[in-house]
Amino acid sequence: MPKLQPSDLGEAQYSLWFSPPDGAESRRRALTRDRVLAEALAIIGADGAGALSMRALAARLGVVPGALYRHVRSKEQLCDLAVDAVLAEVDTRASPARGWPEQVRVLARSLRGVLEDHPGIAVLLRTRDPLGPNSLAVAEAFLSALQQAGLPARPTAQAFALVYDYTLGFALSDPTTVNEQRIQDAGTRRQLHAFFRSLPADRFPALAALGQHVWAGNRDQRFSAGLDTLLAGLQAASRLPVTRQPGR
Amino acid sequence: MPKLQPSDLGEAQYSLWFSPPDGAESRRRALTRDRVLAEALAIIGADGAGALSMRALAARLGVVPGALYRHVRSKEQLCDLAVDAVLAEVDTRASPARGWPEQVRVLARSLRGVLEDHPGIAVLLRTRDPLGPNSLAVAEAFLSALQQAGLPARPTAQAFALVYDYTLGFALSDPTTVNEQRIQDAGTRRQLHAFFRSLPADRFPALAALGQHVWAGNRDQRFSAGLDTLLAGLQAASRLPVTRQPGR
DNA sequence: ACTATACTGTGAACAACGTTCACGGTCAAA
DNA sequence: TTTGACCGTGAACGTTGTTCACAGTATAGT
Repeated sequence: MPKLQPSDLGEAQYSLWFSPPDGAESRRRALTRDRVLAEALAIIGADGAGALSMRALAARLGVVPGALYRHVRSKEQLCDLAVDAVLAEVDTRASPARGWPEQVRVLARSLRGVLEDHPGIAVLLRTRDPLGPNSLAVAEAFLSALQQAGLPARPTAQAFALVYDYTLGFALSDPTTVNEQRIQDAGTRRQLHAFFRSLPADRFPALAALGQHVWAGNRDQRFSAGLDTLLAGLQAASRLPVTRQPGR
Repeated sequence: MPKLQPSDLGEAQYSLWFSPPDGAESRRRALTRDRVLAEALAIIGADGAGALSMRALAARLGVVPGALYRHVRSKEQLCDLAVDAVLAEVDTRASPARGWPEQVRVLARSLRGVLEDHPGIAVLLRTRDPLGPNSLAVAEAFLSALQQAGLPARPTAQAFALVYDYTLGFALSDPTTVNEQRIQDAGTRRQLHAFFRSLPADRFPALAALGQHVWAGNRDQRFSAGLDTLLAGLQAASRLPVTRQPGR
């Protein structure tokens, strides 16, 4: 019989407090794919995708790194699962009352909100190809809204890519993306303004005048404004249903 | 006196063959920041930004990894330098004859071409903030073209962000971005089509119908089409110079 | 009720990564 | 000729993702 160590006692008592009842879940497998995924999302949400390492994840789960590979094939797959889990939060219910531009607007806003609630996810979305079920649901929602514009198949698909890429790109340029530096508080903000004011006005006249407006401003309003001009372009195209080759 | 080893002899003779003439350049410092940068760009161009490691770079330069740090402060700085070096290839000369939409078109096309000529650079541009001289020159060119639309300062800056983000996002979704998988040859292409055809038409009707158009098609034409609708939206905005708050 | 089997976490190891640092050797100036 | 600044070497540290034989437990089969 092995000696009972203090840590064993503490562990046994602690785990006895809440876990044992259901029995079927916790007698052995303390680890589940869901628990691994949830903890990975917690890390990404707290410190960005760059802070997600298998070892840190295993430590937070009180487990040795190699154990994770019983539930996840690789870190790549973990990231794919995390992306799809986050995309499940996007509200893809159609709002059939309003017209298609408003539907697209609502969808894009929801997508952006979800992506910025989980910093570091957008960069994964750009890196990997989105083929999970929830990712497909988002694509389906956008496409079915855009279909109502009455455009041919290919322009409709391209319009989706346009809106989707815009939203992703915008979320990706979020200054709070702790991922790789770039966190931009009020201090670095003022520093940036000073930088733009300091550059030679004869070589960079437009930048000196407009630079502070490029990276500044209310992000909500910036997103909506960009989305509106994008939708304006799409609406203009939808009014000329005959697609002439844009000429090269 | 140290023993002369065969490798020493070979080295001496070999380097005597071509390098000595100018003298001032090669007597000792075989390594230069420029040589490091050039080799880094070669690696990125050949195998993507993910394949750029200090050790591989050092090996290609016939040097020990630590030697690189005499010419570059860190890998981060190396990436910044690489990005700026690539952006120097963008043709930022203004073409004053045509109107501003055409100028923006030309600029965006040049930027996309350069980015896709150097796979793996776009992802670095998204990760780091572009403050190098050549990056600033690109921004300046876009802004000075967009200024001719006659919009107020903030919408002009937002229009720049829109066009810039679109171009970056498009280049970023290049299938040949060997960076992290995703290389998409004819085989995986057919596989993708089969995947879209295989998914249940009752749950994903729009995706089943349009999926193959989303990731397919002539990239040049796709880019131009998206850019055109984007510019159409901007032109529409430029015709209503009074900016009413877009409502929230 | 006992055995066999499948499953799962452990511990150690491997290869590769970015980065640092004392040590010499080489060049240019004094 | 001596001094001093520069620069590549070699080795090391700490980190990363991943693999694998091993041992323990829970479940299924008899």
